[in-house]
Amino acid sequence: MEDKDRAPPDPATAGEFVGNSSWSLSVDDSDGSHFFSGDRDGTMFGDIGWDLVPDRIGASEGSLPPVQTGSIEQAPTSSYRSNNQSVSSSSSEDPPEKSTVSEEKPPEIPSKSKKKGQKRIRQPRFAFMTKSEVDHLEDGYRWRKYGQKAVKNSPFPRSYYRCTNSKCTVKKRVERSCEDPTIVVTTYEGQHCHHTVGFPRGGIISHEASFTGQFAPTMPQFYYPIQIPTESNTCTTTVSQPSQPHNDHKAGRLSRATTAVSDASPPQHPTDEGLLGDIVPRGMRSREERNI
DNA sequence: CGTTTTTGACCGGCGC
DNA sequence: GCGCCGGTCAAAAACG
Repeated sequence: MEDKDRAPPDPATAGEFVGNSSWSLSVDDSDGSHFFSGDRDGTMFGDIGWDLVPDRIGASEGSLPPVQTGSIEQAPTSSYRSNNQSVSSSSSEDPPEKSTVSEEKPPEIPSKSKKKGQKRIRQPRFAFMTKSEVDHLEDGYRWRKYGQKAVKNSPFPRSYYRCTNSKCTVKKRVERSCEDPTIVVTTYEGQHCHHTVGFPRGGIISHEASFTGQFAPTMPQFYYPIQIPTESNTCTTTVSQPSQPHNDHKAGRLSRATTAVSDASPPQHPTDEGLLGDIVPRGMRSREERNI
């Protein structure tokens, strides 16, 4: 089953990033995720939902800024406030056998009751806004849907997916913007501890695949400035309609645009790192690379 | 037949 | 304390 995660991405479902210059800040407190933007070509702007992950990924490397720059608020998800909870930061270095949720639950716990007393540690999250007709964008990994809930203030349900790799705890939420139904908001949580398959389009695979594949369904080719909707909070999506032809979603990814809201501190200087540099926090990247 | 999706129920956190 | 809500579980159904 492990290898199923390597199923080739389906071009038909992969979306395109939406990126561009001049982004405005948008905060989504509805779930602790934060979207923020950068300000330059291809710069990633992103969301960050470092919901109190104590020893956040890459913390050791000291490159993962706690996103609390400027007006960007820190994830308020108090529910996961784990004071000193030693979280084996689900980094890919120590494949977290469900580490995040530290399943070392008391034996008496039947089924539905998750380990009581143990607070869940949420992992860093990255959100992407994708202009797509399909909800579930292909990103190179295989996901299993484990739930769907109606979202308050939104006519569209939110779907919950989990990486099918048994050792991978990455999850993702997919929902449509209530403002613009054509926009799909995908939020990734955690990091894959395995690789994904490369993209035929060429590019992004290699040592950084696991990361890019995780946060970038498909590398952007077209960027569109948009503001992240805050769903239950503000739902104020503003999409600069791309001048791209809206092709059949089955036919090509070009019909989709994705706005990546990645985590990491405010975009520094993408420079030579290209898109990846925009999306992937330096710290995480180095980690990934080292890890591979 | 194995895997994925669907869906109602359950659980825990938060606000009032 | 209670109700709301987001997130997850798990049995059953659907699918390939």
